[in-house]
Amino acid sequence: MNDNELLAELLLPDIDKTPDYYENMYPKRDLPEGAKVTRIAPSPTGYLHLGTLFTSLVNRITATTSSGIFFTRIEDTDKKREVKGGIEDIIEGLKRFGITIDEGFISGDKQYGKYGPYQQSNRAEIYQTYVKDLIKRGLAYPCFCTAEELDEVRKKQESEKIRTGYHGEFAKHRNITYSEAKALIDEGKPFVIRLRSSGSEENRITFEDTIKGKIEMPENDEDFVLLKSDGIPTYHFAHAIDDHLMHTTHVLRGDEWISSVPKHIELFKILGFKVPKYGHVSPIMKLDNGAKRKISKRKDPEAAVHFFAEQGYTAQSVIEYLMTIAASDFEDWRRANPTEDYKNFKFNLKKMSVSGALFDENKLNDVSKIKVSQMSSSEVFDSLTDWAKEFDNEFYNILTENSNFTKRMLSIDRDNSSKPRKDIAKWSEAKNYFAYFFSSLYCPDYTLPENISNEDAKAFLNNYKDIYDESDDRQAWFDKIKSLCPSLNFASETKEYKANPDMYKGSAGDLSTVLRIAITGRRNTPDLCSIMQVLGKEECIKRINNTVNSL
RNA sequence: GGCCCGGUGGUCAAGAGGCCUAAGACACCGCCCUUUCACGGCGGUAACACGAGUUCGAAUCUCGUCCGGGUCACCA
Repeated sequence: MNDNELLAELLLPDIDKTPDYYENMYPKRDLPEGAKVTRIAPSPTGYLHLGTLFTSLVNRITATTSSGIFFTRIEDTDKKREVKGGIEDIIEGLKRFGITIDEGFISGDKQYGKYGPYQQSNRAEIYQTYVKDLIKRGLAYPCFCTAEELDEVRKKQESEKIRTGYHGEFAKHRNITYSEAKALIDEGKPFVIRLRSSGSEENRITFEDTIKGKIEMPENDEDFVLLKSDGIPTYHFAHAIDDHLMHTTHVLRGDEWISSVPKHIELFKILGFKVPKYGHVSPIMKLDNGAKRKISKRKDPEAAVHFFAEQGYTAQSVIEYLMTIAASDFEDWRRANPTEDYKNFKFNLKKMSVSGALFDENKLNDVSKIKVSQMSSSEVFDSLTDWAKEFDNEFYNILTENSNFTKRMLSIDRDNSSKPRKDIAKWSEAKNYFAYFFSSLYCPDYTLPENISNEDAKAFLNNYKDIYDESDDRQAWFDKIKSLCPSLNFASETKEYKANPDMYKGSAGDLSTVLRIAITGRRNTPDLCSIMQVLGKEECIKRINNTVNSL
């Protein structure tokens, strides 16, 4: 055995397999030509983040449009930052948003697929096998520097304005010999395994980012850490090994990774792996005191996907909005295909924005209103009550006390309507929006429009309640309002009123407003005729009387 | 600070040297339609960061400046 082989045995004595073993174990995928294999590799350090959802969506739809595979892999190599229930929150979150998972973690504790395990903490032996091989080949070595030593070096570099990092002359253990290493290990000194980089700052590498285009950077020359002192790999190394063994074709990830690409490329090269295609997606930003910045888990409630559920945005609405950010041509497609599943959209990474989009609540609301307006009343009922059950129990009880009534309420201007209302963006708005349907929530405002006197309103209401007939259709209903116009000197036709505004006190429209105020306590509601039918004659008359008494 | 990436209306964006007097969407404003609200229709306000070059011609190519973002860990 030569020194490198001796060193490898010394450092990783328990590893008895070789890379070939794993190469054979995870053969090439049997997929049609052009199929893209993508993945999301979250670390369970918190809750599902908007950015993770966004990246997942991009990965998912890239796989879908190419008849490929989208899998999940848990990057739990940082045990210190791990959060309990983190895996579950992320996976279940993705599922709730309709991001289907072909392979990997398909629930908080279940994984599926032939390329596993899909959790890095269970792959230690695989990583170590490859590291051992690298050591034998003289491409990796142990480093015994302590955190303090490293810190000192960095400070020195900073004060001397030298590029920081473990490279060149600063790579203290780069040329460590077998016997030196053995002595240190015999002393019980902890160590990490570093790459013996053969790169140089002077050399440039270029790669074609599938989203950002051509990118040129200095080659990596840092002897970065492959294996931490606990034997677990760093992200960089795990990425190379896993995405090779799992045959990922497209690594689509947040663009904070761009600066690490030279490291990754070097790794793939020395390991003899084919470099995957990289695509770096820009972060979703937020305006903070006039400055654009990446949406932050800590500061921004909308960073956690949970926020949207709480607000009562449907999963579909959020996805739809994300799609408008992800693909500049999505909205055009949507206009041409208003009801088609977004999954049928021909997604193209090239159409992604290279700079980060500001999160736009207005746009989300608009997109969401359209989605909600396309739902049937029973879909709305289910979604709304599901939401209320979780986030507003009082409202849930009100809604479900008489489901039939609630469903009839929800179908106004909706089912069979040629022009459904675009009025609700999120369920948290619904309580106030529908308040006048429920006596416990009803809180009327009887303020009349300026051009109508209390006397006229009372006279109209008193006459109207005698002729109101629940069975009238919309035309008959309105004709009755019109029939009361002449005696009060209101124009029964809007056109007539507009032509001679001085001759009348107002129009039939104004009297309708009076009725609307009497029935709903507000001036802005859906079709009044339907509302009155849902409320029932008795309730309507009662409300009219109450109004007359309080005017 | 080094290294990357970016900069078209308030926001998202189209735009690949002449089709740009710069599209579309959201938001905002006005008008029309209308029993209210909405929907819909029509219209409006509003942008190529700045400066040099290259060119007959630049939002588009080059350079510089400025501004914004990302990254420089035994975190991902």
